[in-house]
Amino acid sequence: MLPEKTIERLSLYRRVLLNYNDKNKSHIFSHELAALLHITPVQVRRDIMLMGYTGTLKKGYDIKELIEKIGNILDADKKYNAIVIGMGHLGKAITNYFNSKRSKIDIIAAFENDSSKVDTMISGIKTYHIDSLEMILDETHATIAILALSPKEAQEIAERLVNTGIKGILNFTSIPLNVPSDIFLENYDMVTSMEKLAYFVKENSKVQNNLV
Amino acid sequence: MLPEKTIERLSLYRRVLLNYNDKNKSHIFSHELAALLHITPVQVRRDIMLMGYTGTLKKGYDIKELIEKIGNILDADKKYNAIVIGMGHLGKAITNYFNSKRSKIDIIAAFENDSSKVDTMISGIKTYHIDSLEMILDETHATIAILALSPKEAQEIAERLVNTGIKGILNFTSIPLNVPSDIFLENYDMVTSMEKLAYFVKENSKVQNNLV
DNA sequence: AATGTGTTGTTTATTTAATAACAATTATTA
DNA sequence: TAATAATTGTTATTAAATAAACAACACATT
Repeated sequence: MLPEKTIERLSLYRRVLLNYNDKNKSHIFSHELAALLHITPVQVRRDIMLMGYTGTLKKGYDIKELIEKIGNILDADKKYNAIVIGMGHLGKAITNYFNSKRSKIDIIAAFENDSSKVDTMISGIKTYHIDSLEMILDETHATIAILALSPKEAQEIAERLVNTGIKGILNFTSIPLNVPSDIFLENYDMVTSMEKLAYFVKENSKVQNNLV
Repeated sequence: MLPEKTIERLSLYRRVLLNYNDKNKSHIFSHELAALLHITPVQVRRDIMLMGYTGTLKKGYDIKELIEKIGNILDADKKYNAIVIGMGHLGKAITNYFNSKRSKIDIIAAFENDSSKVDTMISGIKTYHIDSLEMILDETHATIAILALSPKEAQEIAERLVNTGIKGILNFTSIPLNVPSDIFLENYDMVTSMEKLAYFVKENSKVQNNLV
């Protein structure tokens, strides 16, 4: 099992390499890839070493092979089915985003409280009433849930998801969730990001004005 | 300047405390606050120590004082003006989200490429054409920009923002941005979060099936 | 009054992540 | 051929974050 930070960077390496449209180049050096991500070449080499791939001294890393190797690490053998709970703007953004690109993760259903949104379609995904959650999960064997609903309901829904066999939760609500330790929980908290940003902008400007 | 991870948790402590509706309790113990966030009491005490606040042995921490103290650390004296670039579902979600709650960070304008969206209003925020970016920034002195547009345009817009004096960027696009080191950049990458989640779900299930 | 319980604040240790250092290798040039 | 330059892979070091350990204290109970 690779370190969490390395996994994050592998995801980025692959994305950047897929967008790397210099058709003349079949290979890339660690310092070139590093420059694209604004990190150090050493970190690139170390990550690549950790995943067991190796480049050549004069040409660097074979881009196609590297992408494939990252896929071997990150991707599951079969596709993962994911669901989205909450079809406000955020839920819609997420659904559009993921289903617009081929990926090993498919969003296969969305859920809503608000009856007026039930049975609408977004990017080919149908929205069901939240009451049907357990039924649809039984049918579809989804393993990942994305929470984009109001914080008030989040904990209750999280418990229902766990009871129905969800293995990972991507939590977009701004409150901490209580789930068993074998469920992988990734928090994605806009408010914290924003407050952190504001803090460091503030501190940074203090430093520049010699106030500290 | 406090550690980044501590700042993130301070933001969470405050949010959780503001939602802590047990009116009978004016104080909270480190283990209680820790339980709400699913972290260790030591970490709570250490964070609180780092910000220079101190509780009492028998009652723990005064909730009101603690919230206020966190505010002293995190919040700026004056409000920060923020702008959103890109008014797709994601931009709308962000705008709604932040302007629905009182906060020290106000979103004051939104920008779009798509002329059909220009001059529409969301949560009291007007959408301008991206061509007016520099003009509006000059008028409003915004310090924070939130990028919720397509990756293709992100780098170019980032450079324009930096040239016009933006101090912090919250980047929701899934590509790395190139900005000077005195600009605080916070990346908020859904794709990485999702791929990381999928990876650990996969690895976790291997462990549970004794495949590793 | 002595003992026990539960808490804080702080120091120390451990773990994780990032950075630096450098030998080994390949091609190029003098 | 010998020296130079550029790169990888890996080990060693430093830094950051988390967790553990524990003295000091306040109150309750015996």
